[in-house]
Amino acid sequence: MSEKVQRNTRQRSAIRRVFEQNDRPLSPQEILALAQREVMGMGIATVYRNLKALVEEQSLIAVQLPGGSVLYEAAGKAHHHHFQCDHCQRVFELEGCLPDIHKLAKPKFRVYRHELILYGICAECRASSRN
Amino acid sequence: MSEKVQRNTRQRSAIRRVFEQNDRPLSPQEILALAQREVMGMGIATVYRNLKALVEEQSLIAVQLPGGSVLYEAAGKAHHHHFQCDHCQRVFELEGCLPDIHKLAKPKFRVYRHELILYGICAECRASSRN
DNA sequence: ATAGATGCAAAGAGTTTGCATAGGT
DNA sequence: ACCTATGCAAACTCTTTGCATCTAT
Repeated sequence: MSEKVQRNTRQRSAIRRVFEQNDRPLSPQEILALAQREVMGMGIATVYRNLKALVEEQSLIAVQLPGGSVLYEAAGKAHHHHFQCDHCQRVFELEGCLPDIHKLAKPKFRVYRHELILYGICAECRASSRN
Repeated sequence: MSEKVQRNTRQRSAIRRVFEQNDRPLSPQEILALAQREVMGMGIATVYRNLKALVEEQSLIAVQLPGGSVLYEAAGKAHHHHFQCDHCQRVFELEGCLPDIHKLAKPKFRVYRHELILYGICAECRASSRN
């Protein structure tokens, strides 16, 4: 029942800083690459272990995307959804939601939450490649 | 450019029949288990190879769910979304959609498609376990 | 008879875990 | 000094691929 005391290692701090400096959902690989700028030699296992710990302490949220990838983003944001760019693959946050979204299910089904993901081309990719 | 002639093997027929008899998205493992009732000894590699072929010939659609699993369902259905039961993990189809769903993205983003997944407890699980 | 399809096992890709050691406190 | 966190490598899970054999045509 008692929680272990967590230590502030260079690795964990670097990972935290990555999220402060990048306000969009990130993949474990991206996180590793960004954190390695500060702590070279950091291993991928350390990233996974810290992500797990940070999710448990509710500092991060795991964003499960269709297709298998799990991304992580800072916790505590208002309810929102995501947009993934078909061109650069990056994921952006979308503000807001839609009313009645839970009414799509039949009455006998109890709906507790939902995920909505839009796909297309982000502003940056549209500007740079005339898609 | 020319396509290979496809053979009607017992295995492929069994897989097709599984989809005729189960009108919801199925995982490769479920498909294997169901198809093995007809063709015992069928291997998982055969399932994957046939799913790939059936998607290419547009008989099936791959349904990418958050969390990694890829399910397959019969192609040709009207636009729809999915519900996954937190209890039995099964996925059901939801009819209909919502207007304005693409307007959640900023104007500079071009949206081409979207996925919506509701989560909760299905009618059957509610009835059987008082959740 | 021919060439696509199958089953098995090995190979990949992504994630998790065991273990000896480094390093916060 | 203690005990958590790290890095490495092995283990796992899911999917794909190579290959010898089978089988639909």
